[in-house]
Formats: sequence, structure tokens, C-alpha cells
Amino acid sequence: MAKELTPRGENYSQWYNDLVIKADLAEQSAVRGCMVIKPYGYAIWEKMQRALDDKFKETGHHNAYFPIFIPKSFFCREAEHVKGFAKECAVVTHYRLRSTEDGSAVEVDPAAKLEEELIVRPTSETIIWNTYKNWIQSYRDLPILCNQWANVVRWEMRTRLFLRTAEFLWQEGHTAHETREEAEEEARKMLDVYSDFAENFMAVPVIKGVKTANERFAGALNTYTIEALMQDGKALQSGTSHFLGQNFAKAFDVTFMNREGKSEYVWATSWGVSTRLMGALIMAHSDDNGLVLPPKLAPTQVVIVPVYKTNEERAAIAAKANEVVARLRSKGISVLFDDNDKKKPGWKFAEYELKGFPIRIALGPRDIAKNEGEVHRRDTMEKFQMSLDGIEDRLVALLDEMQANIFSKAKAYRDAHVTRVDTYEEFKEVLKNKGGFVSAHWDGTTETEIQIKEETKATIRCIPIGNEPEEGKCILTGKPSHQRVLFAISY
RNA sequence: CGGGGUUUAGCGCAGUUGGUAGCGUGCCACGUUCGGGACGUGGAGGCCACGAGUUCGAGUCUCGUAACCCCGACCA
Repeated sequence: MAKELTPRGENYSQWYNDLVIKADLAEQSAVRGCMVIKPYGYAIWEKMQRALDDKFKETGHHNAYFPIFIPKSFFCREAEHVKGFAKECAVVTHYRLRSTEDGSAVEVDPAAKLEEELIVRPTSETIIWNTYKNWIQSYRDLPILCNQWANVVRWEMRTRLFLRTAEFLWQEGHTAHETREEAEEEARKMLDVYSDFAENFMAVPVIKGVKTANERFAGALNTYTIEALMQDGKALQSGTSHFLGQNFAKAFDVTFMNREGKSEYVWATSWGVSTRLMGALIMAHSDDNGLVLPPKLAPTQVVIVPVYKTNEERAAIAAKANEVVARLRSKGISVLFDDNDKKKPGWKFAEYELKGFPIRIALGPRDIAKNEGEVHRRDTMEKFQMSLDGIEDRLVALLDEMQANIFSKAKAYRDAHVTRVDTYEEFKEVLKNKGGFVSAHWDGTTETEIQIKEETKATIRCIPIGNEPEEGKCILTGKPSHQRVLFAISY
């Protein structure tokens, strides 16, 4: 029992942390608040990246890259933006080190102080809009649809692997448009791209919605969000898409000649998802045996574990296994044949379950004799015998079924944890004992929102898109309300 | 920045009234094993966070310093 996990029920945070480390996804780095993503974790992230990138390309976007450093003066151009990020910025003040007098160490060379400090990007709106200024003169130059895969730094007080780290990997799309309508449509479209990805690849059901003014991105006119629910009943903001209006165009003086020959400020959007999605993936599906990966994101979908005593058996199984490997690969299934002789089958079973490999096939002498394999599926932990004839087609179907099953399981949990309440007492009771989203009336004011947050720790996660209008009374103030909003305690 | 805690082998930990360092796991070697995290034997691995004190003697007591963790405030 080398890698026993903390049970999920007892201490969810510890379970999560344990799992991330023991499944070889990531670990705390020696640098405060920073994370090392290990090869296995990164392989999953790469699959996510690839799927997202394909979607971005399909919707007409191009990848580009902008500097990691933002001159302080750029950063301060947009008042709300700087207010939102100022408290968590890493700042470069010098560009050189020197040896100390006794030669035993190095120190910052005071003579190498930068004239203007550089901010390590917490997000790239400012450096990008400073650049877009030079790219845009006419409506013919629009739209600009760029995406960047990058790292950003936000000096958070408290960090958690994948969910909140001082440095994290993400993608940030930054688009420039001719009209308000086009920009708003873009922001909405990218929200749909995100929710499609979350649900169809990650198998994580999400609620699409609009953020309240209080929760909006610093500098945006409107922030759209996808909100997912974790198994401990906390919500996780999993992706955001912002309609920035003309705020950044005005801050960086980006104008274009419109079709009427008049000068106009450019309309903007930005949108991003980060390695936080890894956290969502882990917390949405995993169980006490470890990680559960949806087949579309599993770096390896099928692992074949040989079971043998003698070298003759080992050779016979290997021959059969290699044949199965080739057939599975011909159907596009990623497969590993683990004939490492140093580890025993039982050890391998546990290890691959911990790492969330969707399907395992055990091949032993008994199976070979019958031309069968023992198939184990990770999502339900069921085992059954399967003929090796045509196994490739059956596993393609099984992987699809598992993808769907993992999603519907998560969705059933999520749906069971959206609770409608009409009084503040019920509201507090549900948050305390059941968790999840609480659908309630709110009077629409920031004061009420903040008071509820202070009293219950719950925030308004979003106003769901397509919300049915409904007359009611604010749970806190009793003032009239025209629709319900979703509250939750969140990460 | 408030409140609590930790620091001893690669990792996880124990170490009693102060007496000179231990367990689990991992690692190396050999043998028996191999259908759910096998076992035996042998082996390597330590400035007990750092600095000062008390003492014949400090992992253990006192003071100081640092790093990290948890709970708050801040946030994708």
C-alpha cells in the first residue's frame, strides 16, 4: 500500500492535494506558490490545449505571442484594470546582478535599476492593445482575432495546485472589432466554445452565465463565465469571456476609420482558460481510487497488463498483446503495453487506476487460451471478459460510452445540487449542509451581494443565460426581484 | 498582514524524566514469487532547519532567526 489516498469524505482539500501528487500530475515547487507540472499532468494539459486550439482555429482565430513584460506606464492606462490587478503584480526593477565584496554571493546591482519598472504580465490586455494600435487604421484591418498561449503571474497570497498558483499557464484571446454587436457576439461565441469543450471533452457540465458588476473582470463591461461544480459542493469558475467595450481602445488610443469615413474607437473582447481546468477535471470525476479521466483527454486510453509466471508465458502473451496494440492503434486508440517485469500485476492495476487510465486489459495464460482479455473500465470499476476478436471496435464503442457516462454522472450530481430557495434561512441551511448552487432572488444591488458574501461566504456565481424571468423577493432585503441568480461557495 | 502549527534519511513520520538516531516506504544486490499494491536475507543513506545559550552531556530545555503548511483577508 505505497500510495494510499486520503478518503474523499474526510478532508476534501487533503484528498485533492494527495491525488494530484500521487497521480504524478504536479507538485509544489521550491519557489513560493509555484507549481511543477509533471510529465503525466502535462500530457493531459497538452490534450486540452490541442482540443481548444483546434476550436479556436475553426472559429477563425490565430495564435500569436506578446512579451511577458509590461512597462508600468502601459499597465496603468486603464483605471479599473490596474485597480483590479495592482495588488498581485510581480515587478522587475533591475536588470543585473553583481558579486558581493567577499565574492561569496551575488546581489542586485543598484546601478542597474530600470528607468521604468516592468510588470510581469498578470494578463496581456495592455501590452496587446498597445500593439494593436499599430495594426489598426481602417475597418478593413478588422477584425483581429488573436490568441496567445502563455504563462502569467499573479502574486496570490494562498495557493493550491492547479486551482491557484502564483504562475500559471493559460490561453488568452484578444480580439478587435468594428462594432459593438460583433464584439458582443464574439464574447458569446467564445463562451460557447468553452462550454462545448468543458462538456464534450472534459465531461464537466457547466452553467453559462453573466457575472454581476461586482464579480466582473477589471476593465470589462460584461463578463461571461462557465461555472462548474466540484464534488465537495464548491463552485469553480472554469473560464471567462469578456466584452471589453471600447475601454482598452480608449486607454491606448486605438481608432479606425469606419465605413462612413469617421474615426471610431475599436471594440474589444478577451477570453481565457487556464490550467485551473486541470483542477476542475480532477475534482469533478475522481473517486477514492484516484483520478478518473474522460477518454478524450486521457493521454493513454488503454493499458495492457500481462500476467504470467514463466518466460514462455510472458513471450506468448507479449506476442498476443502486440497484435492487440496494433489493432487498437489502427482505430486511433492510444495504448500502452506495460510488460515491465519489475512490477507485479497487482501493483500495476492500482497504479493505473490511480492515474485514471480509462481501460485496462489484463492478459494471462487463461485469457490467451480462450482468446480473451479481462477488460476493466475505470469509471464504473467493472471487470468482464472480452473476446480479442474485433476487440478494437468494441473498445472504440466502450470509450465513447465511458465518455458519455462520466459526463452524465457528473451532470446528475450537478443537477442534484442546484437548489431553489426563497428565504435567507433556507439559503444558509443549504449552503451549510448540502452545498452546490443555490438559486435565489436578489435585489440586484452590489451592497446586498457583498453583505451576503460577508455573512455566508457565498458569492453570485452568475446570472444564468436563458434564465426564466420570475417575480420574487430578494432573500436578504425582501426587495422585488425579477429573476433568480446562482449563488455558491467557490474556489 | 492577523491567528495556529511544522521543520529529524529521497518521501511520510516516531523519538518518553536531557545520555550520543529509529520506524514505514522508497532505493541497491541476491533468491523465492507473479490473476488486485508479494516475501525473505543483506546493504547504502543523518551537521536532527539555522544561530546563540543552559548543562559533564541537547533532537529533547531557553532565547533569537529563517523557511514551509493550515485558518482568515485577496483571487482564474
